[in-house]
Amino acid sequence: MKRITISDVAKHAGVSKSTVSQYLNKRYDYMGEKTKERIELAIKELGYSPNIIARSLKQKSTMTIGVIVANILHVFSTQVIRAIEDFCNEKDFHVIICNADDDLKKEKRYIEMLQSKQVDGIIAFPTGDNIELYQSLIDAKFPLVFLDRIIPGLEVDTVLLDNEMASFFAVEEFVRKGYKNIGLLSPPIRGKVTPRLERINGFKKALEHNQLTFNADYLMTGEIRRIQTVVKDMLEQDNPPEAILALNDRVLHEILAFTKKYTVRIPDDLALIGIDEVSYASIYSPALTTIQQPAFEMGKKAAELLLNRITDKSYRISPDIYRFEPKLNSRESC
Amino acid sequence: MKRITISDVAKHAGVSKSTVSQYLNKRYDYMGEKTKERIELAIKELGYSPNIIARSLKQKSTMTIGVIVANILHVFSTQVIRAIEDFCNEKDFHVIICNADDDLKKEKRYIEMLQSKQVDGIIAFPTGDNIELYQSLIDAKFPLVFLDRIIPGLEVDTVLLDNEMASFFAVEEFVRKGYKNIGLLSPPIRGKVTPRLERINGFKKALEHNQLTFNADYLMTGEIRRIQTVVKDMLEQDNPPEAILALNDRVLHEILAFTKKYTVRIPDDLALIGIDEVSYASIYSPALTTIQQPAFEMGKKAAELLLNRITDKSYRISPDIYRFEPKLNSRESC
DNA sequence: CTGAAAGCGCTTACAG
DNA sequence: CTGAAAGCGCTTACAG
Repeated sequence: MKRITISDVAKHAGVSKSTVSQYLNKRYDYMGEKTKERIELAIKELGYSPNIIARSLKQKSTMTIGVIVANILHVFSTQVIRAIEDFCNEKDFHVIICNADDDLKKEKRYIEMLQSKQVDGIIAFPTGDNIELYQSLIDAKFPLVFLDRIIPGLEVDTVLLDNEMASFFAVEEFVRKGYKNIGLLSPPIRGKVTPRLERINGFKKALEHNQLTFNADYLMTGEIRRIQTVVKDMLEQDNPPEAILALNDRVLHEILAFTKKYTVRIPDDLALIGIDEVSYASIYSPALTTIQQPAFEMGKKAAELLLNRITDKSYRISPDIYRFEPKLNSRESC
Repeated sequence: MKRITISDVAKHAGVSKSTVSQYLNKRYDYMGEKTKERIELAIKELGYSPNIIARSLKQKSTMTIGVIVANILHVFSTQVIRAIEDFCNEKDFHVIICNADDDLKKEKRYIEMLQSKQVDGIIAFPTGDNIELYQSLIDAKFPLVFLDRIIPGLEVDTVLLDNEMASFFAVEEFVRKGYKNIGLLSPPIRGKVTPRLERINGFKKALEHNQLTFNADYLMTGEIRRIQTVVKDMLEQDNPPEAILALNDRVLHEILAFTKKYTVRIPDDLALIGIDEVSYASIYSPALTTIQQPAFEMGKKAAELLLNRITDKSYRISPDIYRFEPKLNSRESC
């Protein structure tokens, strides 16, 4: 099919392209009633819809943002994206999704591609490895919001969990239930993925705050795919912890795989709390106590901040860090 | 910042815009070595990157596709999207995500917006309510692929599960384990959401095929949020089923919530199979027998079909239905 | 109240 | 081997 353009409409309605354009942009100020009607009719008859690409070229705005997550398969990312999409949809923005897989090359490529595509802004779960690139975006005043991770030294709006508080909530719940020997299991600590560090720091502080001494043997890390053996090591110590905090949903999953295999009873043999809510928390036996991230609120906030920067160029509030409070879902595993 | 354009590069390199454009498009055929180098240098020095929007306007291709799912929060959708994104990324395509929420108005709006944005094609989980709109896309030879649901009468590439086979696999597993009184629990049957119908049909056929008589009391439906009461009704019959097939992951979740609350033992009191793999299947006690959709393969296939239609305009193979085989994950709940 | 003209940043036949 | 010119489909200041 041949696409209908504004010229076709103009011809059909017997007016000029300018007038049609005015109509499309609802600048009716000085437009004659009959002109308006004629254009309206022509649009209907021809089934015209404007080419946004052409408009974008002229207006230098695409009404599109890019969202770069680590991996859309992570539940948290999915929820954040859904919230972003909902917010954007209301404002007639579209969102392009990219999975950077914590790979700096992929992230770089995506950022550059998105810029070439003239997106109006980007929300990213930054890998933390492309500092120079981030800085160049910031220098260019390109609208940018970081999510989940904080990159020290960069002046960017950043939305994240109060990770220390998450650990505090967990430790305090353990203490409330009478546990004193509390362990922590984490994926490997990579320099730039700050939530893990913050949660571990929070864990230590929370112990201290509750007059418990931190025991280095109770803090172990490992790649997800071999973390079951780490659980084993943890529990086969002479004086094993009676409670474990799982640093995220994937660690929790592996611990549960382990406890099932070795029929470790929860919470009698081992009390458990996981950071991140999981879909099966309340149907599991026992129901799992979790620390939930307010993923939707966080996604919404990120979208809001970004669209503010995009639509209000005079938006002079300097970039800030927005910490969200986690929520304790107290159930039966602790 | 002022954006660098092709003119700036041309001026800087002392050549014409055309030549720079040739260079960008790797048409080096007749280009002098020194010209090439000069342009390369100019691009480096100025930090130029082409404006894809301008290119798109001219070339009538945006290297972007739209993906309209029912809801990105559904695990199946997430997996499909991830597969699509991976495939597209390899081919330098981008994907815009839309959540239609099974709402025909939202779906219509998204389709029209995506078209205005000149996406090169659309992959959709069709609501089934916008038949005319779909037909107009097809008539216009607009690249389109449907996923998960089949719309009778439309000539579109459609990728979906062999839903009848999914039910067959479940029934046969039940029979193998000695169960004869088999029930089925489903969300409400809405006309256009075909998987549910097909699974129910498959269920009936599978019973027949195994010389079991279909008992209408063993087939119940209900909205997800009140399906626990339906489970109750089902099990409080005089002669309740000993086994239940959950039509999808959400039904399964509710059944498990019910069995936990009333301490129904699985599989002793009630055997269970769910269609859709769930993240907690193997860590649940008992581990859950599921029928898994090959979500990644399906997403990849959809992307492949769409990009074929987009890039190869002479692609004359007529639209087809691609049915994917489910996979039985035989575990302990049956 | 409406139209002619220029321009957004590219690409692409075509001329030389 | 390279450049001038036209054009993609819009918007917008400006003239009348």
